[in-house]
Amino acid sequence: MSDLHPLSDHIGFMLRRAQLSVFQDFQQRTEGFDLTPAGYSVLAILDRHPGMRQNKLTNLLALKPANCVTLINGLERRGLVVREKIKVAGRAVALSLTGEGKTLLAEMDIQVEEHLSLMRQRLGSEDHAELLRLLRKLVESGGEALADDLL
Amino acid sequence: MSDLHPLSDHIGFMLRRAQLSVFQDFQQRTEGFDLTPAGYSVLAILDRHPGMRQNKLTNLLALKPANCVTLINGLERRGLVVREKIKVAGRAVALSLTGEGKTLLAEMDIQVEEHLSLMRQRLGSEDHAELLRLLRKLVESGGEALADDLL
DNA sequence: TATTGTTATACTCTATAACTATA
DNA sequence: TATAGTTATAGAGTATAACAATA
Repeated sequence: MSDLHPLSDHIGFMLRRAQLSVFQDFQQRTEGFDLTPAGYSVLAILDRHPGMRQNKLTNLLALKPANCVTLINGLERRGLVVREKIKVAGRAVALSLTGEGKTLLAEMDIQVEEHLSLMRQRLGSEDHAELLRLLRKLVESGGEALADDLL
Repeated sequence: MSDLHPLSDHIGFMLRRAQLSVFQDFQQRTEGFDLTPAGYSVLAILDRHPGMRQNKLTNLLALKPANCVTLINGLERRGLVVREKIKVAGRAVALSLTGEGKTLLAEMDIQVEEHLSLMRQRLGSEDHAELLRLLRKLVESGGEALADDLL
Protein backbone atom coordinates (compact mmCIF):
# COMPACT_ATOMS: atom_id res chain seq x y z
CA MET A 1 0.00 0.00 0.00
CA SER A 2 1.79 3.03 -1.34
CA ASP A 3 3.97 4.50 1.29
CA LEU A 4 4.46 6.73 -1.70
CA HIS A 5 2.15 9.36 -0.45
CA PRO A 6 2.54 9.52 3.31
CA LEU A 7 -0.86 11.08 3.70
CA SER A 8 -2.92 8.77 1.57
CA ASP A 9 -4.17 6.98 4.64
CA HIS A 10 -5.04 10.11 6.52
CA ILE A 11 -8.75 10.32 6.28
CA GLY A 12 -8.83 14.10 6.60
CA PHE A 13 -6.35 14.63 3.82
CA MET A 14 -8.14 12.24 1.52
CA LEU A 15 -11.47 13.86 2.26
CA ARG A 16 -10.03 17.20 1.28
CA ARG A 17 -8.61 15.85 -1.95
CA ALA A 18 -11.86 14.10 -2.80
CA GLN A 19 -13.92 17.17 -2.05
CA LEU A 20 -11.66 19.26 -4.23
CA SER A 21 -12.16 16.90 -7.10
CA VAL A 22 -15.92 16.63 -6.69
CA PHE A 23 -16.55 20.33 -6.13
CA GLN A 24 -14.50 21.15 -9.17
CA ASP A 25 -16.77 19.11 -11.38
CA PHE A 26 -19.85 20.53 -9.67
CA GLN A 27 -18.72 24.08 -10.22
CA GLN A 28 -17.78 23.54 -13.85
CA ARG A 29 -21.14 22.05 -14.67
CA THR A 30 -23.11 24.72 -12.89
CA GLU A 31 -21.19 27.68 -14.18
CA GLY A 32 -23.55 30.29 -15.41
CA PHE A 33 -26.10 29.72 -12.66
CA ASP A 34 -24.04 31.89 -10.38
CA LEU A 35 -24.79 29.72 -7.38
CA THR A 36 -22.20 28.26 -5.05
CA PRO A 37 -22.66 24.73 -3.75
CA ALA A 38 -23.96 26.33 -0.55
CA GLY A 39 -26.50 28.41 -2.45
CA TYR A 40 -27.64 25.36 -4.34
CA SER A 41 -28.01 23.44 -1.08
CA VAL A 42 -30.34 26.07 0.28
CA LEU A 43 -32.58 25.93 -2.76
CA ALA A 44 -32.56 22.13 -2.78
CA ILE A 45 -33.59 21.93 0.85
CA LEU A 46 -36.23 24.63 0.69
CA ASP A 47 -37.74 22.98 -2.36
CA ARG A 48 -38.49 19.86 -0.37
CA HIS A 49 -39.15 21.61 2.92
CA PRO A 50 -40.82 24.94 2.27
CA GLY A 51 -41.36 27.14 5.30
CA MET A 52 -38.24 25.94 7.03
CA ARG A 53 -36.75 28.28 9.58
CA GLN A 54 -33.35 29.82 9.14
CA ASN A 55 -32.40 28.27 12.37
CA LYS A 56 -33.01 24.77 11.15
CA LEU A 57 -31.41 25.40 7.79
CA THR A 58 -28.29 26.49 9.59
CA ASN A 59 -28.11 23.12 11.34
CA LEU A 60 -28.81 21.05 8.28
CA LEU A 61 -26.08 22.73 6.30
CA ALA A 62 -23.68 23.10 9.20
CA LEU A 63 -23.39 26.85 8.74
CA LYS A 64 -22.93 29.59 11.27
CA PRO A 65 -26.08 31.65 11.74
CA ALA A 66 -24.26 34.83 10.77
CA ASN A 67 -23.06 33.35 7.50
CA CYS A 68 -26.44 31.89 6.75
CA VAL A 69 -27.90 35.38 6.92
CA THR A 70 -25.49 36.60 4.26
CA LEU A 71 -26.22 33.61 2.08
CA ILE A 72 -30.00 34.06 2.30
CA ASN A 73 -29.68 37.80 1.74
CA GLY A 74 -28.06 37.13 -1.59
CA LEU A 75 -30.69 34.63 -2.63
CA GLU A 76 -33.49 36.92 -1.51
CA ARG A 77 -32.03 39.86 -3.38
CA ARG A 78 -32.03 37.74 -6.52
CA GLY A 79 -35.66 36.87 -5.96
CA LEU A 80 -35.03 33.16 -5.45
CA VAL A 81 -36.06 32.92 -1.82
CA VAL A 82 -38.50 34.76 0.43
CA ARG A 83 -38.46 35.33 4.15
CA GLU A 84 -41.80 35.44 5.95
CA LYS A 85 -42.18 36.43 9.56
CA ILE A 86 -43.89 33.81 11.65
CA LYS A 87 -45.16 33.88 15.20
CA VAL A 88 -43.27 31.25 17.08
CA ALA A 89 -40.45 32.68 19.07
CA GLY A 90 -38.21 35.64 18.86
CA ARG A 91 -37.53 36.91 15.43
CA ALA A 92 -38.37 33.66 13.68
CA VAL A 93 -38.57 33.57 9.91
CA ALA A 94 -39.90 30.98 7.48
CA LEU A 95 -38.01 30.49 4.25
CA SER A 96 -39.48 29.41 0.93
CA LEU A 97 -38.59 29.36 -2.71
CA THR A 98 -40.19 31.82 -5.08
CA GLY A 99 -41.42 30.64 -8.46
CA GLU A 100 -38.22 31.97 -9.88
CA GLY A 101 -36.28 30.02 -7.30
CA LYS A 102 -38.07 26.82 -8.22
CA THR A 103 -37.42 27.40 -11.89
CA LEU A 104 -33.75 28.07 -11.42
CA LEU A 105 -33.39 25.03 -9.20
CA ALA A 106 -35.12 22.84 -11.75
CA GLU A 107 -32.79 24.01 -14.49
CA MET A 108 -29.76 23.65 -12.32
CA ASP A 109 -30.85 20.21 -11.17
CA ILE A 110 -30.41 18.93 -14.70
CA GLN A 111 -26.75 19.80 -14.50
CA VAL A 112 -26.47 18.58 -10.95
CA GLU A 113 -27.93 15.22 -11.91
CA GLU A 114 -25.32 14.92 -14.62
CA HIS A 115 -22.71 15.75 -12.07
CA LEU A 116 -23.99 13.10 -9.69
CA SER A 117 -24.09 10.65 -12.57
CA LEU A 118 -20.47 11.24 -13.39
CA MET A 119 -19.51 10.68 -9.77
CA ARG A 120 -21.45 7.43 -9.77
CA GLN A 121 -19.75 6.48 -12.99
CA ARG A 122 -16.32 7.27 -11.67
CA LEU A 123 -16.79 5.00 -8.68
CA GLY A 124 -19.12 2.41 -10.07
CA SER A 125 -22.64 2.14 -8.74
CA GLU A 126 -21.81 -0.19 -5.91
CA ASP A 127 -18.80 1.69 -4.61
CA HIS A 128 -20.69 4.93 -4.97
CA ALA A 129 -23.45 3.73 -2.69
CA GLU A 130 -20.88 2.34 -0.31
CA LEU A 131 -19.01 5.63 -0.16
CA LEU A 132 -22.19 7.49 0.70
CA ARG A 133 -22.95 5.00 3.42
CA LEU A 134 -19.50 5.37 4.92
CA LEU A 135 -19.59 9.15 4.82
CA ARG A 136 -22.93 9.14 6.59
CA LYS A 137 -21.58 6.75 9.16
CA LEU A 138 -18.55 8.92 9.73
CA VAL A 139 -20.57 12.08 10.13
CA GLU A 140 -23.13 10.51 12.41
CA SER A 141 -20.55 8.74 14.51
CA GLY A 142 -19.09 12.17 15.13
CA GLY A 143 -22.23 13.16 16.94
CA GLU A 144 -23.53 15.33 14.13
CA ALA A 145 -27.11 14.60 13.28
CA LEU A 146 -27.60 14.70 9.56
CA ALA A 147 -31.32 15.11 9.56
CA ASP A 148 -31.84 16.07 13.17
CA ASP A 149 -35.46 16.59 13.98
CA LEU A 150 -36.05 17.82 10.50
CA LEU A 151 -39.58 19.00 11.06
CA MET B 1 -33.30 5.97 2.24
CA SER B 2 -33.97 9.12 4.14
CA ASP B 3 -35.50 11.67 1.87
CA LEU B 4 -35.18 13.46 5.17
CA HIS B 5 -32.04 15.23 4.19
CA PRO B 6 -32.30 15.96 0.49
CA LEU B 7 -28.54 16.26 0.21
CA SER B 8 -27.46 13.15 2.02
CA ASP B 9 -26.84 11.40 -1.27
CA HIS B 10 -24.91 14.25 -2.78
CA ILE B 11 -21.34 13.14 -2.62
CA GLY B 12 -19.95 16.66 -2.49
CA PHE B 13 -22.16 17.68 0.40
CA MET B 14 -21.36 14.56 2.35
CA LEU B 15 -17.65 14.99 1.74
CA ARG B 16 -17.88 18.49 3.14
CA ARG B 17 -19.74 17.34 6.23
CA ALA B 18 -17.32 14.49 6.78
CA GLN B 19 -14.31 16.71 6.36
CA LEU B 20 -15.76 19.19 8.81
CA SER B 21 -16.17 16.47 11.38
CA VAL B 22 -12.72 14.96 10.85
CA PHE B 23 -10.84 18.26 10.73
CA GLN B 24 -12.55 19.39 13.88
CA ASP B 25 -11.18 16.44 15.80
CA PHE B 26 -7.77 16.89 14.20
CA GLN B 27 -7.61 20.53 15.19
CA GLN B 28 -8.75 19.92 18.74
CA ARG B 29 -6.14 17.26 19.32
CA THR B 30 -3.33 19.28 17.81
CA GLU B 31 -4.14 22.56 19.48
CA GLY B 32 -1.04 24.05 20.96
CA PHE B 33 1.20 22.93 18.13
CA ASP B 34 0.08 25.94 16.16
CA LEU B 35 0.08 24.02 12.90
CA THR B 36 -2.80 23.83 10.47
CA PRO B 37 -3.54 20.54 8.75
CA ALA B 38 -1.70 21.96 5.72
CA GLY B 39 1.34 22.80 7.82
CA TYR B 40 1.31 19.34 9.32
CA SER B 41 1.08 17.81 5.85
CA VAL B 42 4.21 19.62 4.76
CA LEU B 43 6.21 18.33 7.72
CA ALA B 44 4.87 14.81 7.29
CA ILE B 45 5.85 14.69 3.64
CA LEU B 46 9.26 16.27 4.08
CA ASP B 47 10.03 13.86 6.88
CA ARG B 48 9.71 10.92 4.51
CA HIS B 49 11.01 12.70 1.44
CA PRO B 50 13.70 15.16 2.45
CA GLY B 51 15.04 17.36 -0.29
CA MET B 52 11.74 17.55 -2.09
CA ARG B 53 11.21 20.54 -4.30
CA GLN B 54 8.54 23.09 -3.64
CA ASN B 55 7.20 22.36 -7.02
CA LYS B 56 6.53 18.74 -6.23
CA LEU B 57 5.16 19.48 -2.80
CA THR B 58 2.67 21.80 -4.40
CA ASN B 59 1.38 18.94 -6.54
CA LEU B 60 1.24 16.40 -3.75
CA LEU B 61 -0.79 18.68 -1.53
CA ALA B 62 -2.83 20.21 -4.33
CA LEU B 63 -1.82 23.72 -3.41
CA LYS B 64 -1.22 26.74 -5.59
CA PRO B 65 2.46 27.63 -5.87
CA ALA B 66 1.84 31.10 -4.50
CA ASN B 67 0.11 29.76 -1.42
CA CYS B 68 2.76 27.14 -0.91
CA VAL B 69 5.34 29.89 -0.67
CA THR B 70 3.44 31.56 2.13
CA LEU B 71 3.01 28.27 3.94
CA ILE B 72 6.72 27.40 3.71
CA ASN B 73 7.71 30.93 4.71
CA GLY B 74 5.88 30.48 7.96
CA LEU B 75 7.45 27.10 8.65
CA GLU B 76 10.90 28.41 7.77
CA ARG B 77 10.49 31.44 9.99
CA ARG B 78 9.68 29.08 12.84
CA GLY B 79 12.81 27.08 12.12
CA LEU B 80 10.96 23.90 11.22
CA VAL B 81 11.91 23.75 7.56
CA VAL B 82 14.90 24.88 5.50
CA ARG B 83 15.16 25.85 1.87
CA GLU B 84 18.38 24.99 0.04
CA LYS B 85 19.16 26.18 -3.44
CA ILE B 86 19.89 23.41 -5.86
CA LYS B 87 21.17 23.44 -9.39
CA VAL B 88 18.49 21.87 -11.50
CA ALA B 89 16.44 24.41 -13.30
CA GLY B 90 15.37 27.92 -12.69
CA ARG B 91 15.06 28.95 -9.14
CA ALA B 92 14.70 25.44 -7.78
CA VAL B 93 14.76 24.84 -4.05
CA ALA B 94 15.05 21.69 -1.98
CA LEU B 95 13.04 21.51 1.22
CA SER B 96 13.95 19.62 4.36
CA LEU B 97 13.02 19.44 7.98
CA THR B 98 15.32 20.88 10.58
CA GLY B 99 15.98 18.98 13.77
CA GLU B 100 13.41 21.15 15.40
CA GLY B 101 10.96 20.33 12.64
CA LYS B 102 11.52 16.62 13.15
CA THR B 103 11.04 16.95 16.88
CA LEU B 104 7.84 18.90 16.54
CA LEU B 105 6.50 16.45 13.99
CA ALA B 106 7.32 13.51 16.24
CA GLU B 107 5.45 15.09 19.13
CA MET B 108 2.54 16.05 16.99
CA ASP B 109 2.39 12.62 15.43
CA ILE B 110 1.48 11.15 18.79
CA GLN B 111 -1.65 13.25 18.77
CA VAL B 112 -2.25 12.63 15.10
CA GLU B 113 -2.06 8.88 15.64
CA GLU B 114 -4.68 9.20 18.34
CA HIS B 115 -6.79 11.16 15.96
CA LEU B 116 -6.45 8.53 13.25
CA SER B 117 -7.26 5.88 15.83
CA LEU B 118 -10.47 7.59 16.75
CA MET B 119 -11.48 7.83 13.14
CA ARG B 120 -10.78 4.13 12.71
CA GLN B 121 -12.78 3.46 15.84
CA ARG B 122 -15.68 5.54 14.70
CA LEU B 123 -15.96 3.60 11.46
CA GLY B 124 -14.71 0.22 12.46
CA SER B 125 -11.50 -1.07 11.05
CA GLU B 126 -13.00 -2.61 7.98
CA ASP B 127 -15.13 0.32 6.96
CA HIS B 128 -12.25 2.64 7.66
CA ALA B 129 -10.03 0.85 5.18
CA GLU B 130 -12.87 0.72 2.73
CA LEU B 131 -13.48 4.45 3.01
CA LEU B 132 -9.84 5.18 2.31
CA ARG B 133 -9.93 2.93 -0.70
CA LEU B 134 -13.01 4.65 -2.08
CA LEU B 135 -11.63 8.11 -1.53
CA ARG B 136 -8.45 7.16 -3.36
CA LYS B 137 -10.48 5.71 -6.18
CA LEU B 138 -12.58 8.84 -6.41
CA VAL B 139 -9.57 11.15 -6.49
CA GLU B 140 -7.65 9.07 -8.98
CA SER B 141 -10.64 8.56 -11.23
CA GLY B 142 -10.83 12.33 -11.41
CA GLY B 143 -7.49 12.37 -13.15
CA GLU B 144 -5.60 13.61 -10.13
CA ALA B 145 -2.51 11.57 -9.45
CA LEU B 146 -2.11 11.06 -5.74
CA ALA B 147 1.54 10.17 -5.76
CA ASP B 148 2.44 11.29 -9.24
CA ASP B 149 6.03 10.62 -10.05
CA LEU B 150 6.92 11.13 -6.46
CA LEU B 151 10.64 10.96 -6.91
C1' DT C 1 14.47 31.16 -22.74
C1' DA C 2 11.96 27.75 -20.30
C1' DT C 3 11.48 26.60 -15.50
C1' DT C 4 10.69 27.58 -10.70
C1' DG C 5 9.69 30.40 -7.24
C1' DT C 6 7.93 34.91 -5.43
C1' DT C 7 5.08 39.11 -4.70
C1' DA C 8 0.96 41.44 -4.51
C1' DT C 9 -3.59 41.24 -4.23
C1' DA C 10 -8.38 40.04 -4.16
C1' DC C 11 -12.16 37.05 -3.28
C1' DT C 12 -14.57 33.53 -0.78
C1' DC C 13 -15.33 30.93 3.43
C1' DT C 14 -15.57 30.65 8.06
C1' DA C 15 -15.54 32.35 12.94
C1' DT C 16 -16.76 35.49 16.98
C1' DA C 17 -18.90 38.88 19.53
C1' DA C 18 -22.11 42.30 20.27
C1' DC C 19 -26.52 43.89 19.10
C1' DT C 20 -31.79 43.82 17.73
C1' DA C 21 -36.41 42.21 17.63
C1' DT C 22 -40.28 39.48 19.17
C1' DA C 23 -43.17 35.74 21.55
C1' DT D 1 -36.25 37.00 29.20
C1' DA D 2 -35.18 33.25 26.29
C1' DT D 3 -35.14 32.60 21.30
C1' DA D 4 -34.02 33.74 16.56
C1' DG D 5 -31.92 36.52 13.69
C1' DT D 6 -28.68 40.33 12.36
C1' DT D 7 -24.50 43.33 11.92
C1' DA D 8 -19.79 44.11 11.81
C1' DT D 9 -15.57 42.44 11.43
C1' DA D 10 -11.56 39.60 11.30
C1' DG D 11 -9.07 35.63 9.86
C1' DA D 12 -8.10 31.59 7.04
C1' DG D 13 -8.06 29.49 2.60
C1' DT D 14 -7.78 29.90 -2.22
C1' DA D 15 -7.22 32.12 -6.84
C1' DT D 16 -4.80 35.04 -10.57
C1' DA D 17 -1.51 37.69 -12.76
C1' DA D 18 2.72 39.84 -13.11
C1' DC D 19 7.43 39.58 -11.86
C1' DA D 20 12.32 37.70 -10.52
C1' DA D 21 16.00 34.44 -10.64
C1' DT D 22 18.64 30.75 -12.51
C1' DA D 23 20.13 26.61 -15.37
